[in-house]
Amino acid sequence: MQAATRNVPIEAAMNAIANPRRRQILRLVWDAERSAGEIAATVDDVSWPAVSQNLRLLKDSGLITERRQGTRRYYRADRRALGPLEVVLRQMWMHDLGRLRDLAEQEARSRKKRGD
Amino acid sequence: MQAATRNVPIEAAMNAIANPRRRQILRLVWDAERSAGEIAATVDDVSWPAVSQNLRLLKDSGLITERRQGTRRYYRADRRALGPLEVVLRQMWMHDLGRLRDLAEQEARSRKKRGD
DNA sequence: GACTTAATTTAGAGATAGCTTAAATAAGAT
DNA sequence: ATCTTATTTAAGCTATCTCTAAATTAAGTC
Repeated sequence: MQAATRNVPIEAAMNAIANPRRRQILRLVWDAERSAGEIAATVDDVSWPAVSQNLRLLKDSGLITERRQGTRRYYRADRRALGPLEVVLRQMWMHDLGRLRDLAEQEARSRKKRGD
Repeated sequence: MQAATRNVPIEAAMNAIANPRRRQILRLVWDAERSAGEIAATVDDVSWPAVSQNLRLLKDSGLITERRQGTRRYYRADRRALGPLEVVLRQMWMHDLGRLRDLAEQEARSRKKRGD
C-alpha cells in the first residue's frame, strides 16, 4: 500500500501560522535545524517556556519536526506540510518585522501599566 | 496613475478565514449576493447579531462587499481579495461540514451544562 | 549519588474572540 | 406621526489563547 501524501489537517496548520510569534519561529527553522535554546535565545522578547509551548503547537500541527540528541532537541520546518499555505506564509513574513515590533511595544506598555 | 491591485492586508484576511463560522458565511456569498437576513436565516444555529458581527469583520478585512438597497444590505464575496488564500479556503471548505456540526454539538453541551 | 545544563510541564493571570440578549437605528408602509 | 421590518450596536459573559514564574523531567558530568 502506498503511503498517502501526508497531509496535515489544514485547519491546524492555519491556526498555527495565524500567530506572528509562531511565524517568527517557523522562519528561524525554515532553512536550518536549530535547538530550542538557540531559538529561545533569538526570540528574546519572550520567555523560554513561551517558545517551548509554541514549538509544541507547531510540532503538533505538523509544521516542524523534532530530533532529540542528548539533552538537546533540534527543530526544523517540514515544508511539505505547509501545502498551499507556504505562499501565504511567505507573503506574511514580508509584513511581520513591523508587526513583531508592535507586539513588543504593546507588551512593554502593559508591563509598565501593571508596574513590573 | 494606475490603481494598485488592491491587496488586502494578508494578516487580516488570514484572521478572517481562520474562523469556521466566517468561512461558512463566506461560502454563502461566494457565488451569489445575499442579504444579511438570508444569511442569518441559513446559519440558523447562531443569533442574528453574531452573523452581523462576522459580516462586519469580513467586510473590514476586505473579503466581502456591501451594497445597501432600501432597508436591506446585500453582501457578496470579493474573490480578488483572497489572493493566495483562495486555494487554502477551498481546501478548508472540504473539512468544514463536520467541523460545524462539532461546533453546534459543543455549543449544545455547554448550554445544557449551564442549564439554559 | 549529587550537580549542571537543556528543555518541558504546570498553574495561574491577563487579554481577546465570539457569543447572547436588549436596545437602537434606518427605511419604508399605513 | 406611528408602526413594522431589517439590521446593527452595546453590554456583558465565557472559553480560549499566550504569556510568566515555579516546578519537573531528562541526559550527561564529576
